Amino acid sequence: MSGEKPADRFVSAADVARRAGVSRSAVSRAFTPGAQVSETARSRILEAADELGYRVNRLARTLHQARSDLVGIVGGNLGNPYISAQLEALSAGLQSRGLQCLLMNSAQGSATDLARLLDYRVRTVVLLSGAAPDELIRLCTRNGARMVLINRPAPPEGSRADLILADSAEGGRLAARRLLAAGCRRVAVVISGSRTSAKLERARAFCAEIEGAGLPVTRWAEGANSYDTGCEAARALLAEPGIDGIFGVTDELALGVLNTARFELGRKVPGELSVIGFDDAPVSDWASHGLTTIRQSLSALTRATLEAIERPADAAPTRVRIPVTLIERSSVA
Amino acid sequence: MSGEKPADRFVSAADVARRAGVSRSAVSRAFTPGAQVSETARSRILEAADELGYRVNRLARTLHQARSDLVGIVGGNLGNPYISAQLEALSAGLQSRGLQCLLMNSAQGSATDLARLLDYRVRTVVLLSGAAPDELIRLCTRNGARMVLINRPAPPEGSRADLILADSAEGGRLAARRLLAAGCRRVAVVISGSRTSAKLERARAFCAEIEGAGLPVTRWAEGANSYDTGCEAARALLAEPGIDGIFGVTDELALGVLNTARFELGRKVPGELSVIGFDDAPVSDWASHGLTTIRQSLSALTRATLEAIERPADAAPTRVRIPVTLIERSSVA
DNA sequence: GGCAGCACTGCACACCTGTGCAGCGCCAGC
DNA sequence: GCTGGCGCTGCACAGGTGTGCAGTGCTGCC
Repeated sequence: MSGEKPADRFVSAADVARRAGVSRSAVSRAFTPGAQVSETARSRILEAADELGYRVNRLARTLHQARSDLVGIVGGNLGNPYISAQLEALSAGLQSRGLQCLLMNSAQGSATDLARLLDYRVRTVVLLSGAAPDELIRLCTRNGARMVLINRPAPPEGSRADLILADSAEGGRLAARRLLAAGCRRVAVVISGSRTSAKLERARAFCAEIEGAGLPVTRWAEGANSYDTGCEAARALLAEPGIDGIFGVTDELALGVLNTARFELGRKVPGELSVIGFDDAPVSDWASHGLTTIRQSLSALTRATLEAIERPADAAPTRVRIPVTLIERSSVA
Repeated sequence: MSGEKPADRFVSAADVARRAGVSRSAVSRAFTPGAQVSETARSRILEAADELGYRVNRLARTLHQARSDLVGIVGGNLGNPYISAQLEALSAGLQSRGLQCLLMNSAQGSATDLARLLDYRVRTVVLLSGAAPDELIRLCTRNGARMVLINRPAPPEGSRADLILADSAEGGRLAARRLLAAGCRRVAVVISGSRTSAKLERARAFCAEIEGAGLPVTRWAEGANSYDTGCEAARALLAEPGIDGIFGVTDELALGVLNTARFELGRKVPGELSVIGFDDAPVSDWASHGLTTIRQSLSALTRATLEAIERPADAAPTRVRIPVTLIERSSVA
């Protein structure tokens, strides 16, 4: 025993069958719940399997089955505090349902890069962020894979994509009203150059509400969707005095603004400047930030995503709205 | 054209062959670089494949090949700012090398849960955090899968595990010397209840250095490895005056300590209290924190991990040491 | 024209698993 | 003792791909 030389290939059911003195079918049945095997055979097989370190080959099993256990997850910047919290919750949920999570970083990924997920016969593609290229949607439809689109625009008719949408417009309005209530008169919105539809919608509703009150809005729409972009935006927007309220369409952007204003430019927040974000990432609640923000409930969003993933392959596409709420902290007067 | 009804199964090479009027082998060859197909056949096949939305089934291909394209990544708490930065860098690197990333959340995962990675014939298992159960090591060895262990203890002899180790002991010493240099006399270390070997090593070296200088050290070793645990530790340790220096073995812990001390308990940091961390997560450099910390270079660590993954299946295991450096910011006097 | 050589093609098998179906032995009942 | 039934087993095929090998047709050269 324990002549544990590293093997050069995976143990297969045939190896186990040889050792247990049964046919390969018997091994397969021993690992299939509800299949017909005698108790003596089963226990002998399980023992042999354990000794050899055998594990059923899910790839081969998938060949034979209608649907795989793999779920493709596409995320733009996994370093973003909200995205990483989402990924943490989602991966844990998938796992407890016996599903496995195939991760794709779409940061530098082209459309053809994303399509590689289909090479692994994922049952569902979940888009956490980044664009949803038409080509990917077409491929999924052609191959019978479902999609779950989080905070993205509706795909063309006829594709099996479940939509999960936080109420971006309402969030933008809530942010605007809060800044107005704080007495802000010169207001800006920081969008970044990565113009996802959800972010544009937040900004659009925000601007409409502010302009409806007869006030102007300055737009800042350059750079990646990152903390550093928030810092740059703050430097540019606050270069000359005037701006007294800033809405970051993402907590990450808003935190960059907040910190740069407070520590680099010496502005009193919320005394001289009010800052509000969108997401409610865990880090926004840290005492060092106290960022007032629009929450899109992570648990509601995760629950809706998991429900969509569990839906039957041919179920009609659904659309779930996640409500948003204003979370008061200490970055707005 | 565009009768884009959702399919109920994936397109296979046989479908493409039928449409292009060739044998299935020809389709396979058209997608295999260096295989022998006439130019006319190849272009006809590629056209048919494009129309149908065909993608090579990597699962079936893997059946036939010695090694798969899948790399299993095990992460404890993906919400941790350093871990998520690691995952971001690692997934991008894997992707650009044509490898795919199978994610496993080990938060609530038992050993048997982790073993499920092997069901997908991963070529390598990477442990970012969390324990490396003996059972998992044995299974990998038995099945010829390599492992990459980051900041974990050496596995038993005879397994193909590459080790990547930041210099924990040196880091602990650097932290201790820095606190001594700041004039701290009553010092504590916050470890959390999740006692990974690397964290213990950091704490051990820290304590040895402090005690070597003739000073006592208070240890706090409860709770999960999280921001909240850092907060709790600060409340407990600073309940009565005295402690003037705290080492968090993780930036996440140290940030919890730092924020609670500053904002909840009203201590001046670094005036009355010095705080130092370990990792150098991006968030530690934010102006809101300015956490002095021990850096384990993320890029060096990622590079070493990717090199280990690219190694041939039967290469001898290696051991890489990542140097650590003290990063001065503004949380230590 | 005949033959060698070459580029290409398809057959058949391998990879590993799940499962319908037929066959085997055994037991109970008449 | 014979037969029907039952529980178990193994065979053989399917699922989708890569590839060795033999066979095809064509070209070039004598």
